[in-house]
Amino acid sequence: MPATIFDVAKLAGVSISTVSRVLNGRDRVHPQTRQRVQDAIRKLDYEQTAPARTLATRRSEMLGLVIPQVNDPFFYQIVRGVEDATSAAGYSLLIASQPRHEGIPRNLKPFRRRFVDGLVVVAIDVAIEEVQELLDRGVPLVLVQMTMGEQVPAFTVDNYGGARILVEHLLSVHGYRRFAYIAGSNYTPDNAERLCALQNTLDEHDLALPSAYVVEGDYLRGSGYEAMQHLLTLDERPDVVFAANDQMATDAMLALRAHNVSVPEDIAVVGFDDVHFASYVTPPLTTVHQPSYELGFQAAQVTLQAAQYEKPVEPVQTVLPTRLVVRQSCGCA
Amino acid sequence: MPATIFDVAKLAGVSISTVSRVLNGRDRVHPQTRQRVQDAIRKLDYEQTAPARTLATRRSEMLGLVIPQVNDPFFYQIVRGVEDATSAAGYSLLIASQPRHEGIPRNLKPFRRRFVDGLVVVAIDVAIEEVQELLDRGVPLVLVQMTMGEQVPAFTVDNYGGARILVEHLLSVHGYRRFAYIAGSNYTPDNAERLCALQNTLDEHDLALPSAYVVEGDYLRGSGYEAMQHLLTLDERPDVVFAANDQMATDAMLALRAHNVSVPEDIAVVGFDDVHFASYVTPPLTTVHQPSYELGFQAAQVTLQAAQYEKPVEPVQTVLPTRLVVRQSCGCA
DNA sequence: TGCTAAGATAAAAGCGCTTTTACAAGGAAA
DNA sequence: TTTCCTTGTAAAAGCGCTTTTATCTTAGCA
Repeated sequence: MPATIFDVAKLAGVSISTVSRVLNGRDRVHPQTRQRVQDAIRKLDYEQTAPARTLATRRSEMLGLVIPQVNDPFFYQIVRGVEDATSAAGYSLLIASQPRHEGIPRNLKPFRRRFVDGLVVVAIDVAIEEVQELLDRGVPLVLVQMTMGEQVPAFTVDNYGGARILVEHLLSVHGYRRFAYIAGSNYTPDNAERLCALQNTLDEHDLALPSAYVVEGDYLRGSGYEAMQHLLTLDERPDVVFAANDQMATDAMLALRAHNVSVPEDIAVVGFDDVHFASYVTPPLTTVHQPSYELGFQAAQVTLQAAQYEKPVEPVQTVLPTRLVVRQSCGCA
Repeated sequence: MPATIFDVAKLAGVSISTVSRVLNGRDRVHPQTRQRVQDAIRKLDYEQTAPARTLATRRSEMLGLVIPQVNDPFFYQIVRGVEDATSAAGYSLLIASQPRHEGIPRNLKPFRRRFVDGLVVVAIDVAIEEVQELLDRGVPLVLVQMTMGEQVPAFTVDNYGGARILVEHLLSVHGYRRFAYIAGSNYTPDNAERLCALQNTLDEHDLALPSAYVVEGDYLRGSGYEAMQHLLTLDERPDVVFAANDQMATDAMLALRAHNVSVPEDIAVVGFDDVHFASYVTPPLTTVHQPSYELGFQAAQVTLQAAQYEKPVEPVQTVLPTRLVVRQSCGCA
């Protein structure tokens, strides 16, 4: 049986409220009394019971994290960032993902029931009403890799700008004219922004993006291969293939090798994300770096800061910069 | 203000103990009474407050996870497995990693204070006394990727067998004679087992493993490159390099390419882990597959089952099989 | 010497739930 | 009709803590 605050109080010869005051440093306690209490705590190896404390204070020292159960190194980096910020602040991280039901938004009740002090919501389908309710109740909440209007604080990445610089590079340095795009899942805004950047940039250069050159993928392993195979059946092959993420780009490269098409000589390939293995494939993949770790780290940090000062999070829309990473799959030496 | 059990009781015209009985389904309740209570619950959108329940029952419906804060795809797979098993069981996952201090074992107090119903400890430095104390207290606890004697349940992977089959393949199919080994961190048993398998198998074939051919690495990005560079300075170059994990193996391949040494013609390279990108490098990496997702999934499942039936975990040492994955970096077509 | 204010601590209420104990009502057996 | 179970429900204690309110000292001052 672990010691309780009563045991400490008895051993120190004080009341439990004094022990509590010593523990929380809220009120003044006579130095000698404080010492006696601290000795007793040490002697009994006493530790506060978290749920009792939470029940009384409504604070749990836990940060909630909602994240899709996707096998994606990108998400893993976000989780790492969140985790590092959380443990640095002395908080614990709570992940309560319910199994996903098609079309039904996830609910955040498990987090409310547990009184998380803040919540980081990553790229996931949640009801805006519920998010709003939490914010109204003063629970710090930050979105990552998604937005819900100006009122909800969000951290995203400059997909548009990154894709644009990438395409500009392909146009101005390499002079490619026939672009193909392997799309990610349709439902994500990231994909839409990247595609939009591609289209606008081509427009500005009076180049078209025929719809036959936009092939559907799903971001996951395998879909890039199929998409590439489809592109190879077209009468006129593209000069360059822009895949919405690195996974699909590398799968596309696999498909090209299988068909003895060389990269980048015959067809160049570029991706997006700059995942860990992008520099290990042959040729090394030209891509756009997303600061995924920082995304998680900063989002968690902001949330925790708000939690610690007991204020709501400022509804700021933060867009982290992306960065072009030129390797060789685009045609550069 | 969310509704409490009192509000429900008042609305249904019963006492709170009846509401509790309906909620927990423990005792018999008259069907009509039950219905009234359930209606009230629905009408008030009532939900139990987790810490109050935990305080009264000593159960939190949370599974604790201790895992090194390392950027390693292998650990990511374990986390995924743990997460899937946890959410499938309706539990939440709690990660409470204190910042690591050199040489000081992590303590598990944050998990105890929060009354986690079970604990999965992955490849990390914890004090055996603390583990033992939790087990004695009846908290289900399972080790992953580490062991602490027969009394502590553990899930590991057959490092020895996997490495052995790999080496046998290199000997019998390819006839390599000069083996080099790029070691992982010295402190991990995985590394020791893999090295041991290499040595024993070579012994059996009357081949030596000169200590100059065993180079120190640290499992992480970069160290394989340096190790390989060092091996290339030796008078007699090895036929084949066995790296203790895929990360170092692929880095070694990078080093070889930088020195215009071709893989596998001049020097073959093999790894261990079968991480996601092993099949994407050129040539695709021959390696040993570790069931890392299953490792996490099964460990969590066993822990949660014990938690749900309120029994301690059987102290079983489970060794999951590894599997040779032959690709082309070993010299196979 | 008596009064007041400040400082230190104790007492008690409350956080929301579970669970044991007690009790009332109704039906079956004697 | 009385007695004894059974069934269903209420009352109350307890889980371990925080925090408000009350109380008691003691020092400072007139």
